[in-house]
Amino acid sequence: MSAAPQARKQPTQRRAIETFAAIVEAAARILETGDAEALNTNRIAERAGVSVGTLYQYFPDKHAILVALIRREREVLLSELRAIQDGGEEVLQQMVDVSIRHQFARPRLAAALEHIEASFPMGEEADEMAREIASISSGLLARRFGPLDPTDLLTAVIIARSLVNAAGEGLLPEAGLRERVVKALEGYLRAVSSRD
Amino acid sequence: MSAAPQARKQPTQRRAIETFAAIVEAAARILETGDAEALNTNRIAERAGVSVGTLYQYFPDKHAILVALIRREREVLLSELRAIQDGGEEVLQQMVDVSIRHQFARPRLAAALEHIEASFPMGEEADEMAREIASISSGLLARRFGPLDPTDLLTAVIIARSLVNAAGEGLLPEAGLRERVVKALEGYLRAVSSRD
DNA sequence: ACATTATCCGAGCAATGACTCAGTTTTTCT
DNA sequence: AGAAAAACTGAGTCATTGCTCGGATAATGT
Repeated sequence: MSAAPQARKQPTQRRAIETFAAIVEAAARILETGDAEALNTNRIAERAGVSVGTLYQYFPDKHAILVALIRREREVLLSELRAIQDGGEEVLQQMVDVSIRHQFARPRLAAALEHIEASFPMGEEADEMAREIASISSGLLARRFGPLDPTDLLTAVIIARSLVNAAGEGLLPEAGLRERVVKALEGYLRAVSSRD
Repeated sequence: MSAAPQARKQPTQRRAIETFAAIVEAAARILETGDAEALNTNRIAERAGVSVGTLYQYFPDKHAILVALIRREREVLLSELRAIQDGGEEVLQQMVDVSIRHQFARPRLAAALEHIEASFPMGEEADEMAREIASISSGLLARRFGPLDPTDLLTAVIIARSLVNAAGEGLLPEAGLRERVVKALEGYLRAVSSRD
């Protein structure tokens, strides 16, 4: 029955808001190093240009910093996905484009967060965002391929993610990635859907 | 120019060989716990029923234990894949079956190693095994779908792995997994290959 | 100007964990 | 049996790291 780690102070003055953001960004920068071992609170504070004490004024523990970072990233992705929700024809390609752009904006960071997300519980709010991302993605796919079994939808999302991630980590070439993802999705979903 | 961590003593007596194996298996058991933080050398030694000193007689450092564990797992997968290389008709299904069986033999362990592999360099020998696994898989796919672009082959392998892993982590139901993977691979590879 | 609140500092504590070493026990060899 | 080699022990060392706390500095309100 350990209590969920309480948020600390929320920053009100401009200076404090910048400090908060600097800490989160410092964590991101360290993760981009690739050396996950180097992610400790002392180093985060140093890279953020603040002291450890300050850090702990806004984050109850180390974990909370990661949660904030993941929230920050998911918010970007979510708003981009929402934007194409009421888009026009080629929803599938647009959706793939958004994922690719998101992944390649900061590929090393995206890859690092991928692993972190898998190994920690991220808290109710972040989970809710993940659910919404999955739900929007599924909705877009359904619009293109008609009503589908939820498991098939999920399968498609997993395929898309794995390919984009692999490319982000350098395993697959970025060139032609979009076409490849679209082909894979169409191949699977056509085999599974009734219409078209 | 840090030297690669040297292997220490290789066990020659029966007792020592069992000790070595017990240490590797202890690491595996701890990883299956899901609590990656709990993987420390003191705990590994304790679970293996030996002292820390003994542990360090066979492994130069903690990292080496994980390398040994990953080698152990890859060896199993490799020999199973090699076995079907000269198999009969349904090579694709056989290959998918092997992957699925491997993943579901110890799903939590497989998932944990997945993340570890991604975040550490695993050394020349283990890398070689990974390359061979990929190469055999590609060969099997090529036999079924004809000569293909290497990137397309790799794409197919990634798709298969991601689906099997997702199921291993409980995201996707195990029921019907094989059919799903086969469908995804066929969908993509048919779209990409010329024949059939 | 003065008080009050917000923000920040950073030495240092307590816990943890990777790894060593001096000595003991077990096995092997002759 | 006796000696040498191999295997094992576990308390202890040293470095790292998450986090606290007492006090300093800056912003805000009157």
